Amino acid sequence: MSESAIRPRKEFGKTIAADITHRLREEIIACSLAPGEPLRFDVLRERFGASFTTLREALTALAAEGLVDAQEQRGFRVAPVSRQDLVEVTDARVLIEVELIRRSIERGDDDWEIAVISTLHRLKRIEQRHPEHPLRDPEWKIAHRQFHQALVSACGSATLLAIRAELFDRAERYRHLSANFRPRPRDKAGEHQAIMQAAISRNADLAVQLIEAHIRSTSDNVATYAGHLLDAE
Amino acid sequence: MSESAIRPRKEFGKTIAADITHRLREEIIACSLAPGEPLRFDVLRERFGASFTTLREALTALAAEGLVDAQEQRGFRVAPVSRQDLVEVTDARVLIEVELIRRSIERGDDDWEIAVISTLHRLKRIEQRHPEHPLRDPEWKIAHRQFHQALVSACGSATLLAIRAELFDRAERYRHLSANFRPRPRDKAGEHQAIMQAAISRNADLAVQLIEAHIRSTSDNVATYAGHLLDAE
DNA sequence: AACGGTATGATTTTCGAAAATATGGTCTCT
DNA sequence: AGAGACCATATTTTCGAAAATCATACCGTT
Repeated sequence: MSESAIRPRKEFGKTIAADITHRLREEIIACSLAPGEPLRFDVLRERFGASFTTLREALTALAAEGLVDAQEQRGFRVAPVSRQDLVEVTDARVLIEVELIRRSIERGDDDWEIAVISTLHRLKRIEQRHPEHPLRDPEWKIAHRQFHQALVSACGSATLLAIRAELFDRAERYRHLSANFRPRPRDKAGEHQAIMQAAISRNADLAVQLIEAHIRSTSDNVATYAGHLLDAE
Repeated sequence: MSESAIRPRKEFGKTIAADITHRLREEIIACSLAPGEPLRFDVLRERFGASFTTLREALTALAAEGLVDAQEQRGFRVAPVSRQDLVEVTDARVLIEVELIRRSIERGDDDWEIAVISTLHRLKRIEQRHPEHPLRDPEWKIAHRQFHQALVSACGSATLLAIRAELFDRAERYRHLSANFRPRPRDKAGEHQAIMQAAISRNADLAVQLIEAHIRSTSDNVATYAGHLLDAE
């Protein structure tokens, strides 16, 4: 399997291209490169200090992930956002995440339980220390990602995990998009706690129900608070 | 090579990189580039008549699709095959294809019905003309792909269709792997006919059941007739 | 013989120049 | 004015040389 090829996320500094891919992905997800924004080589070259071809390789990889839009002979741009795309990403996430939660609850061993519990614990600690808006805190972002990753980590399918990871990234971009307009975060801490408990007590039906609600309510929130951005494209 | 010089420059897509990506994908799926085989630039350069960086871009794209394995600093190779990977691809295909069939049956309009019927008709015509082993006939391959594509085309999610297409490609490589060892093709024609009828008559439960059986029996066939190749890795 | 270091050749990775293509403006003709 | 042709500029895409890295064989020491 080529898992490491699909997500070179953690491996810094091996090749420049992989590093640039990683940094570009982060900036696109965080919307510091705005949706639809053209990605011109002169600009990228200055910003990332790499040559044409290296940048091109990174952009090609991100295009395959759906974060970049390649317009042949007319360069690249950050993938645009839309209500339709948000709906598709949300639906696909529910379909896959629900299945993976079931499999993880079915197959998870002691190490899986420990991973779920400890990643949630870290997430809650960070939320206690920084009670302000969490999505702007990179530490919270990482912990949040790791908790959800831990939940499905025992599913046994690297293939589906890779697909899930791509969809998670695309969804996180939408969360960032709405973060600046949302008045106050809803009680995610309680939701995460409930999901953890359902998973650990092997209550698959409940866990599935909670995860689906979690994903859909996040998506609804985005549509509510960033709706004006989704139509403007 | 003289062939690449004669070949029109824009067979698929306008850029050379996109063209190479396409040709490489075809060769990997058809196993004319064997699983696990190292992809050295000297060889590829001669074979495809493109430069290092163009080839690199193509290989990076295919790595994101799971057909190529990128080993940082040590080049690329065709993604290896294994029983585990076959199981994962099969499971993921069932999960997604079943959902997409349901949605297509729910939402498909007249054009969808026409597409399903006509792609199946073409497939059957080809099978009549060439009664020998179909997987070696590129015409059959294309028609087969288009029939299955038509079945899910009305699902309404470009996101899920893209994921489905990747999984279909990965599965087709396994089918090719076993094609040389399978004594005689089973009656796929009948299966396709039944699936079409279930879909057109909007019998979602039946269509889903037939599709799942279709996918799994193909996978079982591969495991049976190409098992020795899967363990050898 | 076993081990570790190192020189050497093979291969990948990166770079900026050069070619190919798109974009935008100007001119001409109807 | 509007449409089309044409040129100049901006931008992307491709190329092969050069740098970086890996694999291997060799050598000396223990």
